[in-house]
Amino acid sequence: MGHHSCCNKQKVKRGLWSPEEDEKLINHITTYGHGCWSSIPTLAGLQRCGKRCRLRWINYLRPDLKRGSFSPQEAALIIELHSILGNRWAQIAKHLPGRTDNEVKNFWNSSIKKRFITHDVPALASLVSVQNSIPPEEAAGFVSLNANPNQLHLSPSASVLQSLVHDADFKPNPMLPLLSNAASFDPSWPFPFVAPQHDLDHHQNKKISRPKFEQ
DNA sequence: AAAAACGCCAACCGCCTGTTC
DNA sequence: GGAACAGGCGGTTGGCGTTTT
Repeated sequence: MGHHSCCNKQKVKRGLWSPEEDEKLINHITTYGHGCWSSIPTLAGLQRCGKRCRLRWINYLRPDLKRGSFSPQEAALIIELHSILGNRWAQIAKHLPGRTDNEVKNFWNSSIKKRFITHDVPALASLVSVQNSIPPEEAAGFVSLNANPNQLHLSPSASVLQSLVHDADFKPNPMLPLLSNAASFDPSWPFPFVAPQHDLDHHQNKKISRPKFEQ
């Protein structure tokens, strides 16, 4: 489908938002709510497409955003959730009040991913120990190389698994073989962890945005 | 001091899903 | 049923500040 119609109609401004544009958007949404995003540019007097207005509000202007750097607890939670959910940033962000999917994604790509790539077990174990109030040496047991020597994985803790069980939208990521480790971590874990082969094959061909699961 | 390399993060792109007609 | 549209999401890019050489 490509570009949205709203992005093509009138000439839309691109690039960084000016303080004046931010003010217009904040004033409009705090007064009237966002309603239909595609109508916001006209109503608020902005030369941006509705989609960009939505993104600007969600990622930057929303009053409940936390901002600032991630705490060790938040970092550990992100690592654990990522071990279960994979790159589902919006799902991960739901468990981090005041954080956006974009923030979580940027944090992962800039700070955490390289620790996995360099197999920095001590740094990762330290985050896990903070999150779960367990000694670092115990936490190190949950950070391990799996069958693929090029990948470092983290077994999710029971507390994180429990919180996901109660999340109505939760679907385990079938692309992550480490989920099989979760069964030994938490024997009560109810979901199947091994993905059907056709899902894995499909994933290797190219990206699939939201894999479908059966429970 | 200047240039190059690096890192962060806001913003954009393109695809998917859900809804409406 | 299917076309058109809007919202939502993940991957990627580019600008800019910081650090290193």
